[in-house]
Amino acid sequence: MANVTLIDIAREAGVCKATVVKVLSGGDTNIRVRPETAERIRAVAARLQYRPNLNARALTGRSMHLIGLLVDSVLSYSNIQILTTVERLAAQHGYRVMIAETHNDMAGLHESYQILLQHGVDGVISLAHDYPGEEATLQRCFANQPHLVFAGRPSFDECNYVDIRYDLGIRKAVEHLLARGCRRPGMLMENPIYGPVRLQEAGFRALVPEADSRIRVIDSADPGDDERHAAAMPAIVEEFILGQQLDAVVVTTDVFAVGLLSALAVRGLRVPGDVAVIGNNNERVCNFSMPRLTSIDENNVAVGTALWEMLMESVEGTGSGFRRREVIPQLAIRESA
Amino acid sequence: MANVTLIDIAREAGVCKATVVKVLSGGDTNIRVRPETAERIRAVAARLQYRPNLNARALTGRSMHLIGLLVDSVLSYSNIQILTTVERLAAQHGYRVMIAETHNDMAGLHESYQILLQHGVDGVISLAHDYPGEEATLQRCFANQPHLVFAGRPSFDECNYVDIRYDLGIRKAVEHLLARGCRRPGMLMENPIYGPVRLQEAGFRALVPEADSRIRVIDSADPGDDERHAAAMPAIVEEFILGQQLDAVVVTTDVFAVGLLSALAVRGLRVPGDVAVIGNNNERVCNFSMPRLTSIDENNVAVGTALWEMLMESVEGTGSGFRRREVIPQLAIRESA
DNA sequence: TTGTACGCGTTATCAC
DNA sequence: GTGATAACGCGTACAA
Repeated sequence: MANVTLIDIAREAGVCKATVVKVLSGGDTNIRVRPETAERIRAVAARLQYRPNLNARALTGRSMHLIGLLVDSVLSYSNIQILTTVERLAAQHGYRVMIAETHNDMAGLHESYQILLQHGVDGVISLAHDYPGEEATLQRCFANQPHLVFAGRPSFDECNYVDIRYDLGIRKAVEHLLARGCRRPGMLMENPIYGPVRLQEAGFRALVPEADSRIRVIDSADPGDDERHAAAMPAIVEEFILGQQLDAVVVTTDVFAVGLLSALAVRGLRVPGDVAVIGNNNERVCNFSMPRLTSIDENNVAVGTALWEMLMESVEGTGSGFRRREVIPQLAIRESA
Repeated sequence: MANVTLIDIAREAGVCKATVVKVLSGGDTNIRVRPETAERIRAVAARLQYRPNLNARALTGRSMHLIGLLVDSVLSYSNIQILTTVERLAAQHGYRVMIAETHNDMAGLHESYQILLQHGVDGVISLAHDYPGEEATLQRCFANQPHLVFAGRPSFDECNYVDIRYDLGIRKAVEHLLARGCRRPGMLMENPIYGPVRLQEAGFRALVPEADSRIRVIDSADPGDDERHAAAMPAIVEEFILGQQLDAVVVTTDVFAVGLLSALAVRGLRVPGDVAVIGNNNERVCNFSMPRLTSIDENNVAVGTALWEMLMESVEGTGSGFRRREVIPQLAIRESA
């Protein structure tokens, strides 16, 4: 059961290592091996189920065909979609993905990044660099890393990143509401300590001048708070929607939007007749709510694809300088708005 | 930018490699290095930001602190929860996770497994071995692998696995319905080509003798079919629920259950008064539907934990023989049943 | 055409 | 206490 090595093959086939290499993995140097010898070597390799040791191979400077992925310990719905997209593309190109989870702080993130490098990854994608108040540390640790790509714009420019325009997603939603004749749209959003939420808020404020009274925050620090949030929906309908006389709401999480639909129905308000509702993420449930939920699709497949492509470009080293791309969310229009 | 190696440290500190190793990574051999020398070496290492090359380290037989995870190209909700749980535990124990996606066939799965081994992983967890009709191949490729753990019972015994009792999950749901006085429970389930669904079906049939007329299959081969499935819900209410005079339904996917709730409301049927509904997966949306959805919680955190612990046991080689554990789903009781 | 020798970075075993 | 030296498995010049 001990791993069969190059030498085992060579001994078994009665040749030396170099010949085996030429037949099995070489390729680049002119392959001048007698066909019958080559065939014999291949037969032995197959019989012994030879598998080259990738760590030894990496030691000689060859690519591991491996990329690293920095993720936060709590994977959001969006990040899961990005992760699966990147993983799929990597697999299609013969790459593996090594995940490094980080523990909610900058130090842990940098440590994880370093460990990925120690493993000899070809490049790294970061989905977990949004640590409010640590922008300076982030820049010090991660600026000028050629084989690193960020999902979401970080606070500095010397890097590769995919700019996810959360602000434009909200803008599209609000514009859609206004075009449908809504006069007083509001927004129900999560705690704006994180970059994406702040961008969403900015997108809303850009179109709604009197935004202060039109925004309500659902503080969902703990992911297990859903029960409490669901219980709070009737109060949100009374105080926020009826209180502010809103005729439309953009909700930054689909499940909250579904909860809002339920509370509106209980209160006897019609959607979209009395109040239009737009969710965010375009999760599966949007098709099954009543009415079916219009939702912002953050286009995470496009994000994942852009991340992968940028990483490959930087790994293959075509051209220099840092790269950036932009992904703009789309509106998946259904019945609720 | 070329990686700084052990030799660089040794040269800079004016000692030889062995001394550096004893100070920086050794630990096991009695540390007989003069304190001032040790301090000097540590200082140089810190200044040069030395990071040992893990591939070279692996070559000498030491653990990579790395585990492999075999996943299917389409990650189910359950598998995502298992993945994140395993990843979290691994990170807590200083391990990394390498993901290998497989392309829906046995050959690809085995190839992915082999590549993980080539990378020198300490062990492998498989979430993707459910290929109907390929049981013999599965056994041939994966039986008697000491450092491999399956999530879900495979078709043979010479392996480590966590037995996820999908059947008992359904049983608990049906028992709950019967205890509440339901007389004619039905089941809305996905295509029973996969093991988990077949187990669910078995669990249902064990309690419901006349199951044939009480089961309806939603064929969700394509994940993008939700729109069609949502549109079919009214017909399911008419033909299946009213047609079979059911007073309760267990639905094997929460989003379908939410769609059913919507269709029942449109038809003027009360939940749980006229028809009780139980979903499956205990997704976030269960808290936000109306009524809030009772759902089977497959206890994926327990599954992930069991997988991790079994893998660590087999890696650390305590005792011999194959291990198995059982995880039983729980019922998360809310309003709909 | 095939074989030899060396380097990759680390660890372990001996001498000193 | 410290310094040579030999593995580990593979790739690659270069020599035969």
